Amino acid sequence: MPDPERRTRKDAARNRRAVLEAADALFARSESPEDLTMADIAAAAGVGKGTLFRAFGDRAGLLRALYEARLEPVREAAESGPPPLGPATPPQERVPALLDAVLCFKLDNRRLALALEESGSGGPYRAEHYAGWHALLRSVLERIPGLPDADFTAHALLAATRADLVERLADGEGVPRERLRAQLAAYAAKVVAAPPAPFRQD
Amino acid sequence: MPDPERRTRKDAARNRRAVLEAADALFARSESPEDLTMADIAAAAGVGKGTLFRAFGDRAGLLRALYEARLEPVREAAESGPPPLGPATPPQERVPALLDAVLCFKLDNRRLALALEESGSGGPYRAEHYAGWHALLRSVLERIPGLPDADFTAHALLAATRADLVERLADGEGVPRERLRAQLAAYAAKVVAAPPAPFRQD
DNA sequence: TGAAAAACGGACCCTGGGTCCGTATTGTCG
DNA sequence: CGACAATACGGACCCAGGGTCCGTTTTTCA
Repeated sequence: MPDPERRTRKDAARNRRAVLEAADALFARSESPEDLTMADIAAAAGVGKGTLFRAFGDRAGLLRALYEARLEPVREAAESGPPPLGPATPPQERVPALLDAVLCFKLDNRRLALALEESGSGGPYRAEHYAGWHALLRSVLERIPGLPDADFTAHALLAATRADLVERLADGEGVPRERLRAQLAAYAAKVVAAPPAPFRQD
Repeated sequence: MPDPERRTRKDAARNRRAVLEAADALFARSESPEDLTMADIAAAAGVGKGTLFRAFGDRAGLLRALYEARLEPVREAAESGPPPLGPATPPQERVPALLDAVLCFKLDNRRLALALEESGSGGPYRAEHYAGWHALLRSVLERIPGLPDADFTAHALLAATRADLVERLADGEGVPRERLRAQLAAYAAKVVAAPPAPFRQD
C-alpha cells in the first residue's frame, strides 16, 4: 500500500512558488492591500485564477502562506535562538525583545500584515501564528513572579503591535522606526516591571 | 436671504430614524456582523436602498452613525461627568476608569463595534471617535508625572480594548465580564503606576 | 393649489471572490 | 515508446453585495 498522500506534481509546485513570489512582490509595492485582487496576483504570476485558488484555498490562505513563509525565521529565532530573543534570556528582558521582533516584522511587512489582519472576521485572532506568539509570550510572562493574568497581558501587549496601529503610527503620523521601537520597548518594560514600592502615601 | 442650509424634510428625518432603529436591532441580534447586508437593513427599515445610502453615504457611514449614537452618553460621562470617569478624578485612577468604560461599551455593543472596526481599511483608526478617546486618554496620561510617551501609551492601552480581541476573549474563550474588567483594570493600573523602587539590585 | 425642490425606492451596474469543466500535462505501467 | 489514468491548468462563468440612477412621489412654500 503506497502512501495515501500522492506526491505533488512538479508543475503544481512550480506554480505555487511562482504565485508566492509574485504575490510577495505585489504586496510589497501596493499602496493598500485591499485593492490587490486575486486576479491581479494570478495574472502577475502568469497563472490562471483556478490554479491560484486550488493551491491556496482562498484569499486568506494565500495571505497566511505568504505571511508564515516570511515569519518563519523570526519564529525560529524567538523559539530557540540566541539571546535576547531566545529562551536563555531572563523574562523581564525577553518580553520587550519579543515584542520588538514582532514590531520590526510588522514594520517590514506592513502591507502584508495589514492585508492578513484585515482579511475576514475575527481579525488576526483566528490565525495560526497569533496563537503561537500568544502562547510563547504568555509562557514567558508566567515566569515573572508577581505578575498576574499572564494570558490577558500577553493579548494586551500583542495588541499594541497590531498591523493597522503600526501602520497608522509609522506611515500616518510619521513616527520613525527607532522611536516606535523605543516606545514599545519602554511600554513593555513598564508592564513587566516589578510592582512599585510597597509603601505609597496617597 | 434664508439659510443656505435648508431644513431637512421630515420624511427624510423619519426614515433616518427608522433605519437607525432597524439597524440597531439587527446588529444586536445578528451572529456575525458581516453577513448583515445593506439590503437587509433597508428592508427591515421598510425603506429602499437608495434612501439608506443617501442618508448615510455608505456602509461605514451607517455604522459610524449607529456607533456614535450609542457612544454619546459614555463620551459625555467621560468628558464632563462625575468621578470616577469625569475630569475631577486623579489621573492614575481615571485612566483605568476610562478604559473600563470603553471595555464595557464594547462588551455591550460587540457586533456593532466589530462591524465598525472591521469595515474598510485603517481599522478603527480613521474613525472620529477613536481620535476622541485617544486625545482624552493622552491628555490624562500627560498629567501623570514621570510617564513618558503619553501618545503611544494611549494607543497601546486602547489597543487592548479592540473589538475583535474583546469578542475573542468574551465569546471565544468565555472569560466572564467581570474578570475581563478586572484584568484590564489591573493592566492599566500597572501601566500608569509609579516607577518601581529606585534601587533595584539586578 | 401648483410648481419647484427634495426624497423615494428598486431596478440596475460592477467589482471581486470563488467555482466549473473541457483541455493540457504529468506520471506510470506494459 | 505508447497509451491510459490521474492530476493540474486556466479562463469563462457565477453570484453576493455595495453602491448608483432616474422616473415617480412627497413635501414645502408661496
